[in-house]
Amino acid sequence: MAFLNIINQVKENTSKIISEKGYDNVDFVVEYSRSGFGDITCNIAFLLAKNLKKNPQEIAEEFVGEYNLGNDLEKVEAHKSGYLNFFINNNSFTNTVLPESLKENYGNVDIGKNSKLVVEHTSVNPNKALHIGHLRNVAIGDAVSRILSKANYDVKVLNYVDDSGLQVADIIVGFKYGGFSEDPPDGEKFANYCGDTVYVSITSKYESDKDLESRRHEILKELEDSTSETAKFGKTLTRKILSDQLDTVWNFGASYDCLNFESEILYSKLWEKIFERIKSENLVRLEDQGNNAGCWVLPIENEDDKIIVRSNGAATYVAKDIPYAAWKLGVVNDPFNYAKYTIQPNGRILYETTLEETQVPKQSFAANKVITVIDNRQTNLQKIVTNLMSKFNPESSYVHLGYEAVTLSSETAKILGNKTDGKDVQMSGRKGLYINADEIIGKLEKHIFLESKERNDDLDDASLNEIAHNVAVGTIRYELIKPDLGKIITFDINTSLKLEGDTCSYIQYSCVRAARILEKFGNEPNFDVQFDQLNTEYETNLIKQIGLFEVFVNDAAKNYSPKVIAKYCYDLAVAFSSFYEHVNVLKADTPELINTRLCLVLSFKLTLEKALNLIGIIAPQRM
RNA sequence: GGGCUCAUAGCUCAGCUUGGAUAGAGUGUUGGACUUCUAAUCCAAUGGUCAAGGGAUCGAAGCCCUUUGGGCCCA
Repeated sequence: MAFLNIINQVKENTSKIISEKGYDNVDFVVEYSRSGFGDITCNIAFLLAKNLKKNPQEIAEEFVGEYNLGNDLEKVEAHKSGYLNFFINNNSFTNTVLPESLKENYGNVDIGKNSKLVVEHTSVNPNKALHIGHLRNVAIGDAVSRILSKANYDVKVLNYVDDSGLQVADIIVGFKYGGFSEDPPDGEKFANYCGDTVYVSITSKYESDKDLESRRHEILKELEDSTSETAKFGKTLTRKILSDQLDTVWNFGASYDCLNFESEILYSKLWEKIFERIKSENLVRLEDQGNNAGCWVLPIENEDDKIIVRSNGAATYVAKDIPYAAWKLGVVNDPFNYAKYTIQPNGRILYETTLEETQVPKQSFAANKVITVIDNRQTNLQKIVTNLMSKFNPESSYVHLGYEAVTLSSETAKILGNKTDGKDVQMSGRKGLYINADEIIGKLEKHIFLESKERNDDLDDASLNEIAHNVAVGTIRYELIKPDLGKIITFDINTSLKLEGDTCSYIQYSCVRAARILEKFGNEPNFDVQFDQLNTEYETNLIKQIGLFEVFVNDAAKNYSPKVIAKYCYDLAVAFSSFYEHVNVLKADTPELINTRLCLVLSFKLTLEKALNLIGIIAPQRM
């Protein structure tokens, strides 16, 4: 802890001055400054100005007079604008930060106090392969779970598999009545075949073939009975597709703790139990008149009642989400046993829920803090679920982390064979209009492989493949995480191949440069020295960026905002690139200076690697 | 029709949660830097009615209201 400590110290000292002076207790902010205004800034003078009837600068001057700097700060000044600006003591900061940054836990903050937290992400219908839009979900969910772990939450990651919904029914219809072979053409993944061929084809036939449409609803009904042939067939299909989807996700560097199957939630009768409870706690009302007569409705403040169960006894679409939400929050008895699905490529065990007896001890994947990553089209439904969960357990926090869609640029749609009149277009599984996840990763890998080969003719193909993979996955992750969650991402196949400017490869490249300096030197730098010699502006800027890591981890964790880390990685890389161009490390004037600069290079590299890791990106040692 | 959401440089976006300083990046365009620790780089110039209008405030890109345009959800 370095920067946050100093910020907190400034907060305390400022509060102390406020109470000593007998001023009003106001909610002032102390934060790091934008460049050119010291290192830490405080807005206290503005807030007191009105009541004290003085201008802010005068008040700031007063605080300057009273403030006791201590060891960490060099000076404090009252800016003419009214801000109170603090300047860090560079030497003491450097001598603290550089050794700290070597530690494995550098950048850790303790927000979670080791409490349990559940993140659900991915949750793609098991009837198709993943596309670029699904990857946005994975990238966000995976990054958020990594960030919250770093903020000392005990994070469990779930992936919900809706294996008994309409989309699964569709491919069953395709296989049973559409005449499709159960084997994909040679070389095609089963998930791709089901999504691209079976699903697209069958959904286009419903309009003209009403008989087929009624089969679809029969099959949906049959899926609810675990003993039916349809359910067994469905299970075989969805397991195969899920396996393909997981390959894609693992290749993308994400992993989970547990898979939850919708079918098992159905078979477990969890909904019936929850519904009884909802009724007994008077959270729903049986409507006896009006349009909703005979329906069970959930009243929501300032909004229309939401129908939960129709007059014919059928649960609505929203209702399907309720038992799972309640299970995640741990407000119902867990009806499940657990089995090991597999050990994932990164060594993490993946469990699955089951209703059968198993040898695996009972697991717990519930927490009273739950984050569900689902796109914004589901916002209204999620509001209902959230509302109900807050009534079940007012102490809990059930958060829908929503994000906007990934659309395709008109150029890209054109490449895929769709004319759009120059407009961006929503991807559509049913029309087969989307960018397949494996394909875009592969395309980038090929491109990067060649770029890297050109620059490193001594590397073998295996090394180049590894570089290409890490840069390709990083590039996609970075582009999906960098924009605000509320912004639509327009995916363009040509611009996605760009590797210059504010891109992942720029950041990774800075790491490679650092790695190569260290490699050329050959020995570990000695940290048991004073770092006072690191005093060019390039060095102090870089050290400050390294020291800010925990500030941004804190920010990202509190706001569930992975883009904060993406921005930090970029800013850190910029500080290093500038240092690299202007300050020579291996040819510095004295061996002592070479050593201290090497320490800085290593400190940078380790910090950037940790930061990148929070958004699931690996920096290669060469590229 | 109801609800949600987005609009900042030619283009793509930060900044808005918590109002305050000189509105920042990338890209594009123009110019400069490789006998060098990898130029996937760096340095500089260029580029802004912060969608429009109004309101509260000493002070608004940010807060409130209205309008326009795009997107999503519901009907």
